[in-house]
Amino acid sequence: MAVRKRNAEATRARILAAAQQAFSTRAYAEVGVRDITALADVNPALVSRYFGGKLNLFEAALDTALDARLMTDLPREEFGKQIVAIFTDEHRSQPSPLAMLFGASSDSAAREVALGLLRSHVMRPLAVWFGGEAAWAKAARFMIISTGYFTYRDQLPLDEFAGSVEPRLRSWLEETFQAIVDD
Amino acid sequence: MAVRKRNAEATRARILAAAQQAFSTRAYAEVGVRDITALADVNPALVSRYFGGKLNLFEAALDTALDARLMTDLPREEFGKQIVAIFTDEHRSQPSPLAMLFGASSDSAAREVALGLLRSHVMRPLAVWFGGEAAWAKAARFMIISTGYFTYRDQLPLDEFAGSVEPRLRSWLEETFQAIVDD
DNA sequence: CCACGATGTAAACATTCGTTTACTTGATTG
DNA sequence: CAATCAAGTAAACGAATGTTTACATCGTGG
Repeated sequence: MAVRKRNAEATRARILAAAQQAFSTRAYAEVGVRDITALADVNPALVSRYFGGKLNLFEAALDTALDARLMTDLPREEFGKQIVAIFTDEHRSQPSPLAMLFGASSDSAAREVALGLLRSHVMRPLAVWFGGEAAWAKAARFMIISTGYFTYRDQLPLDEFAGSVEPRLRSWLEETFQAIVDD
Repeated sequence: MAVRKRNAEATRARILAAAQQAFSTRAYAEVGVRDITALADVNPALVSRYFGGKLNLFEAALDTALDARLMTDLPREEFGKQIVAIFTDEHRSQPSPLAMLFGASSDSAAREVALGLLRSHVMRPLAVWFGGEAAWAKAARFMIISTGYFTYRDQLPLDEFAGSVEPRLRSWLEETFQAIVDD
């Protein structure tokens, strides 16, 4: 590790950022503590010291990254177009929170953490924003499509989902997302 | 283990059946060889002997279970209704092949296996059956919705997906699946 | 400037995993 | 009935995991 000025807060932040990057690229179970700390250029023991363990680090990383305003701040009349633009943005710099979420499904402890944050940070705000008596069903529709899309983009990467999205598929995604708002 | 007549073929079949059940309930990485063999009431060493290891067992289990005819044998005019009936069948006895598929996403080796079988056993037959120039985009639409649905039924189980499906969500699923055929 | 606490490190620990090895048991065949 | 080889078992192995421990070192306040 390169010499660096000692700074607990900065080191904690380095670990958190590395965790977000790692967990959004690979599944929770597939990312080792040593992978994260190597990425952060930091000693593995510091994960336990600063976060109390891998699971708590995952929760902190997911909690920090999840923000439903990314979706509920969009104009309703262009919801479909813009959400697809966000999801398919090839130049996105920040890690994908949803990918972190779905990558947690293979570990029972991480799954519990992820489910809690999924409800409180995504589905509830979305349902409120959609409104009406079908609010929850609409939130479920959103989650189903998003999850399916991210699965084949990040978790089970099919070649066809890499790079730019096929036009017909893109149109369908836009229409199907927009229909959630319009229905 | 209970005394049982020695029979290599039967033992192999027991292991395969146990693997299908286990892998369709929990993710690949979460299922241990010892879990499977305990379920099959068989010695752990036999997995390596009969299948050459956990990964090959997974491939055999998935390969045996995946059969696109489950979908392509349905009447086109009722595709949506019937596919949803199959997916939401609470009394289903046999393990869900698609759940096995998605559970593989957290292990890089299993992911490669699953991707290969997904293409050859599901997407290609589906695309052929859908036909037309949008065949692949249609197959992708099918996979996105299916995957999203199964994720919240099996992998990240949301309470709302347990038991019977909420009527509005069910209608949407039926219509969205049917639209793939009709478009 | 020196001591002390915060920060970082290296190593080992306990556990779990898939797999292999050496061995025992049992069914079949001549 | 006995011999032989397939079938099954128990135990241990080596690697990888998250975490803890004991120690080193840096920065700072008195």
